[in-house]
Amino acid sequence: MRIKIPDMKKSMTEKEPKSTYHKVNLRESLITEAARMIQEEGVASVTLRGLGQRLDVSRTAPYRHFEDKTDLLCAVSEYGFTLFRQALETERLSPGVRAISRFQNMGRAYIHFALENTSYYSLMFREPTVVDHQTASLKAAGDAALNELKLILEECQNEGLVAQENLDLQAMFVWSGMHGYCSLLLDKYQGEEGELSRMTEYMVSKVLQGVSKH
Amino acid sequence: MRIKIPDMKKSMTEKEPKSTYHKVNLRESLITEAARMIQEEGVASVTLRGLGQRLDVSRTAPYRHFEDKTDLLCAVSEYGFTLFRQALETERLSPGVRAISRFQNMGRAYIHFALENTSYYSLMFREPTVVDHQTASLKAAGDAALNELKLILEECQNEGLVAQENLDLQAMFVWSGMHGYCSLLLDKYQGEEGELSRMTEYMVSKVLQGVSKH
DNA sequence: TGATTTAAGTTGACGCTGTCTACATTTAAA
DNA sequence: TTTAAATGTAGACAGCGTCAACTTAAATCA
Repeated sequence: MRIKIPDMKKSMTEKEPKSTYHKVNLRESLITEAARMIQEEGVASVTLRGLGQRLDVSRTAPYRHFEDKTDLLCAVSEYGFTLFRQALETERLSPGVRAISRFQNMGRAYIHFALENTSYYSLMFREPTVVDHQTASLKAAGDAALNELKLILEECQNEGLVAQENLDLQAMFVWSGMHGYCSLLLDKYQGEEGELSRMTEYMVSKVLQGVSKH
Repeated sequence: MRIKIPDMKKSMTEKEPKSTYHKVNLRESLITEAARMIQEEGVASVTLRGLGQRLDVSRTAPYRHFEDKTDLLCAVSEYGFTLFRQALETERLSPGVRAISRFQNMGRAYIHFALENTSYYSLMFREPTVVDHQTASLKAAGDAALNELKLILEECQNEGLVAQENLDLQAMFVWSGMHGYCSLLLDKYQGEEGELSRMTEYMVSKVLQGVSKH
């Protein structure tokens, strides 16, 4: 019988805690792993049991970090909103471009994000439990994203190409158009690449026409 | 002990079948009762067990009329779409009104329907299982509603107030704006009546501006 | 009509789910 | 070093959708 030297190889190669009972930063791992599951198989595929298995943790472990499953999904949604906001901000801050063009690029970025992160987007804007549970910090993350739109609209107003009216109303109109379009795409659309970009350009131009001076 | 005359009173007052084993038109009852539950407590509150109880029927009875729960919910959604289409059609056919005004009234009717039938609307446009299962007849009901919009847009084009362009693209833009706005309202809005109608009028006018000749 | 097939409703069971409670282990504080 | 707090685990429970097997009523056909 071979002599068993306990855990030697492991403890040599990886530096690891003496015990694996307490995971490091499980809260963060839960969020990112849940996000991964959502991207892979949709939000309905996320179960606490499955999530626990993937992280080598029991099914009730999440309850030490989140009130319940909805609370966890809200955290994932919140993370999605920060990614979303960053994508919009990148366009808003792109140097050497006139505000009106950056505005249009932001519209394209909005649509691009929705199509490239369909499961995130659905979770953020359409998952009933998440949408109407709404943590305070989740609300804040959503507002921060919306604020990117208001900032660029303000710049456009100052450049004189967009009507000088109530920013909130204007932002609501633009946001509605973008969100409605993405929702329709996610639900129904099954077409070719070329038609998609034609539709997208049409949407961007018409939304712009809606807020333009006339 | 009183002599029990079985079911006499009942069978005198109501004309009823000899047995209640087979319900009359259970399929229809399932749809309308499920719709009622959705309006009362939201789609998540609909369970086959609860539905069965309310109709004095076992929990598996629906399986004789629908493939599964999703299939039942699709039928409810389909019914919602026919109500929705009717509401739009009413505006489109209202006599003695110019096309452009009927178009705007249709926009208002769209929003009104969404706000007065929040649970229906969510089921029709936002419930993941329903939206991406999509029976053939459900698709047809949805297309019929969308077609109302195309018909009025065509009239508006002929009246010369709306740009003569691809009807499908134009309808998509209008639909997107309306749907996005309603989604945002259902998710977030908690305001007073006056502000709501101001927002709604703004939306309707801006969407119109988007499709107008310029 | 009577016999038989088909449609419609029922009960029992199964596996899966989220979550509560009580317990175990590790880390931090006193 | 003792104690308290944080974190992870296992068992149990009720509710869910759904499958299979059975029962009853209605429809069809001889």
